[in-house]
Amino acid sequence: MENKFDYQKREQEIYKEWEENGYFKPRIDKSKKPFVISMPPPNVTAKLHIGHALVNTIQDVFIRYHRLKGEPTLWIPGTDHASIATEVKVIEKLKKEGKSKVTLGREKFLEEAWAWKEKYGGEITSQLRKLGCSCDWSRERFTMDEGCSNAVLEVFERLYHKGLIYKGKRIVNWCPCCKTSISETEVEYEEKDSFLWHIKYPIENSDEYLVVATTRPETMLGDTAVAVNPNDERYQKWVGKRVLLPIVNKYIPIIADRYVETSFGTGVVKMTPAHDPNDYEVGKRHQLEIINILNEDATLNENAGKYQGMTTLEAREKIVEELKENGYLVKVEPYKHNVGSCYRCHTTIEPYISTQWFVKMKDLVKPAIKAVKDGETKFVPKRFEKTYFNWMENIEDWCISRQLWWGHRIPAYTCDQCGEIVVSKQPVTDCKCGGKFHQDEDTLDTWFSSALWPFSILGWPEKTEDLEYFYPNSMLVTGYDIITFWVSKMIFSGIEYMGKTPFEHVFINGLVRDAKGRKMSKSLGNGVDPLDVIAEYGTDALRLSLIQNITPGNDVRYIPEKVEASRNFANKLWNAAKFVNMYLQDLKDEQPENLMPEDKWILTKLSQTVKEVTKNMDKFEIGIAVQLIYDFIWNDFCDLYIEMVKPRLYLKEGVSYQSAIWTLNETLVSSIKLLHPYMPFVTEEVYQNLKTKYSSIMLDLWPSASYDFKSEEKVVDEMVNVIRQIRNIRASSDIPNSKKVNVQVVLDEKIEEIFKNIEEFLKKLAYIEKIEYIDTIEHADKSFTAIHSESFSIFLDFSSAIDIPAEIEKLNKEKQRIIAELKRANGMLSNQKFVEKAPQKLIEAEKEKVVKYQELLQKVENRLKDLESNS
RNA sequence: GGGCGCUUAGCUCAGUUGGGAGAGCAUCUGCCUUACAAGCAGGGGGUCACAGGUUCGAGCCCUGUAGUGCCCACCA
Repeated sequence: MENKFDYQKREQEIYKEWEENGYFKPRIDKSKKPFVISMPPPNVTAKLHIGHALVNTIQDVFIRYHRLKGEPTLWIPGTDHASIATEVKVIEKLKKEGKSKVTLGREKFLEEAWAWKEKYGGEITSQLRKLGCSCDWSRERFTMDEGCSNAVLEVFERLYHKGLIYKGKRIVNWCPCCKTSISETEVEYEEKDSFLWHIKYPIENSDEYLVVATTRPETMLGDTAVAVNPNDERYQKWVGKRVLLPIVNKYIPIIADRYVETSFGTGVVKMTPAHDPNDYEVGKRHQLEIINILNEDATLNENAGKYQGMTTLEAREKIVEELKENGYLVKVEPYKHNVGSCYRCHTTIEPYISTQWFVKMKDLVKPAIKAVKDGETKFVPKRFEKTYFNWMENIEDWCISRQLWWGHRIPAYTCDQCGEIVVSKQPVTDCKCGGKFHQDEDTLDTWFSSALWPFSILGWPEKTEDLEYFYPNSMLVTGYDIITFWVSKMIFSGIEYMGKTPFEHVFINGLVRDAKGRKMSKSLGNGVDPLDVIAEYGTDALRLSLIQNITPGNDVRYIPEKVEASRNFANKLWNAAKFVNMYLQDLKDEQPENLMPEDKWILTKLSQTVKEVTKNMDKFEIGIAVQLIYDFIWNDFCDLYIEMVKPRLYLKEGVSYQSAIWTLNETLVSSIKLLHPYMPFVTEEVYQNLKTKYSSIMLDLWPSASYDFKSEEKVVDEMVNVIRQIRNIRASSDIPNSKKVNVQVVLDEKIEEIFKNIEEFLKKLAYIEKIEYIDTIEHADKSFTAIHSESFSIFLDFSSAIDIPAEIEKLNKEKQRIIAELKRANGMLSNQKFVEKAPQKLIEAEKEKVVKYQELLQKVENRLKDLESNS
């Protein structure tokens, strides 16, 4: 057997085996509650990045854990069409080929987009397989497949007929590059250096003028008023009069509105209802004219007169120049302000008035807020509920139409003669009036379909068996960055259409950052391809490194050394298994009757680990859970237990030998089952190489925690501690392990049997030649080095090798430590308030410590006396 | 402007109802001991950001300060 797990070869073979045997499909049992996760569908825009590796590893860990616990477990995979993101990518690709969206036409463009989806969707599913994700591929879905599309149309129709979808004119965030409106959540704000231009607006029939300050002077072409605060004494007299709009040379009214802040700028604001959301609202209140000055690509339109055709920036320059020449420019001051840009293409967004479709949110959101308040859906960690409430309680209507082709086309049809609008799942063509219906050109926001994901992928609106059994989902795993985008929408949708919130728990994971803590991004070039990591270290190593020591909701840093350490752990396990395997041909089916103390010790530790891991998994503390397993396997099992039983294994026969290999097998099998959710491949390979009843670890069950041998556990723990002290003395006194020593032992009769049964490993691990039992410590050889433990004392014959002055120094240190401990404990006990208020258990513990340390102090002092008299 | 985090060993991070500070990596020392040098044994290294407070007792709870990160809002 090799010294290393051949992950490059075996991981993919094992995965194939699992998939072909149908192990990822739920074993449906109507009497049991299923465990269900709907995978957040990755966008088909590109390959998966390391963040996807984290999210999907976490899901797979929970899925495998619950599957091992015998629950019917389902994880449904899928991908998202990601309308705007994909459309942008396809346009880029076409551009490289010298083609364009417009010349291609809608139909041909969609063919290109579907081809893109096939390519990247396929890459993504292949990557998920490489990550070891045990999702049910027979149920794989896509947000634009037939079923999901049907669900989308159904929802649109229902909401429309309920009066919750309406068409309206609104200022929307317009991306001139993608040529579509984008929702508020898709705008990224960034502080940029700019200027505040102060411009004179002369008052009609007067020599006076008002000064307005603006960051976008070009929008003055669309000004239809200037506004002041009604309480602003400086300007009250002018309200109702008109000012001359420079350049445009027309008169516009001076109005009063509360929106204007007296203290900012000059207290006078130009009103551009077509290009500023606030101005639009003011405009509605005062019935102002709305003049749109922009084309879809953010160049100026015919309303801009001589500036027509320029970009906003070009026009800005020219207009400022013209204002200056004509004496309208009062001053220009540098100014920092936030500029919104499209989160996909980072083009500066322009507020733009247009007709869009909206969903009324207020009523939909109410029960969704309640569901989280009532704990029907719980966020892990809880603090993210605040993000959710904050968003939901201040919700605005949702702009759902996008001027894109890639997506679900809005099922609304308008008659070209009478203008009647019909919303219908089924296409309509002929109007009663004799006219023809035309379908709305727009598609729906990509989140409109993903909002339905937890139930549309189970077959909704059909009443399928899957929907009946697997809804609601048990949990959702996702990043905190899309709580508002997505999680909130799924919750209100689930309640609206299914009558139940879609998941019991929302597990929020952090983002994966680079080693310096920066977000991974294309522009920084610090992204990590999970496939590269897998090729170098293996999937198991990547998975473990991503979740070891993480805590829900906190960011993770990707550090290559961590992956290396994880790979080393996989190797450690592999070699431990290899070692155990050398003896398993002699393993008998029945549990041997006589287990040795160290066997009982490791089995007890194992059971404690099982309990703790289970507890933490159920609390979603996967970082702690996996750390417990890691420590148990490496420290308790490999470094201690295996070393303890080696002498028995070398016997090759007998009761002691049998119980050793039985315990080794039992512990190893349980360990790999515990570890399997985190490192599925190496554990499966190890499992299949053992003498086990089943063909795959995936058909096995989570270990029970039935061992509890308290006495043995305590004595062996003490022994481990003493061995450590002996090794320490050897190391610091330069006594090689090859120089074996004789020892004398004094022990409580209560533990005599246990102690005598662990002689062998004590001898091996502490390099002891001969053990002599004596009755009291007074009879121990005075020249021997003493080590005292709670239930026994050991005296080692280092006489010829030990450096007596050094030994004295050390003992003095030890004495000081004990005195300090006694002082601390006595201090606590003499504190009356402590004795009154502290828990009884703690007080008893402190009292016991005092007794114990007094005994130890006695022993150390005696030893010091002996040494001093000898030197 | 509003909200939410974070600050613990040289580095990356754990620390679960408040009860003697932990891991991995790095570092130092000694080991090719027949599972594993991707390893074994041992060591060093921390005023738990700072200042107050509550408590018998605070890394943990409260208040404030500083640094740092994110989210929301956007006053032209």
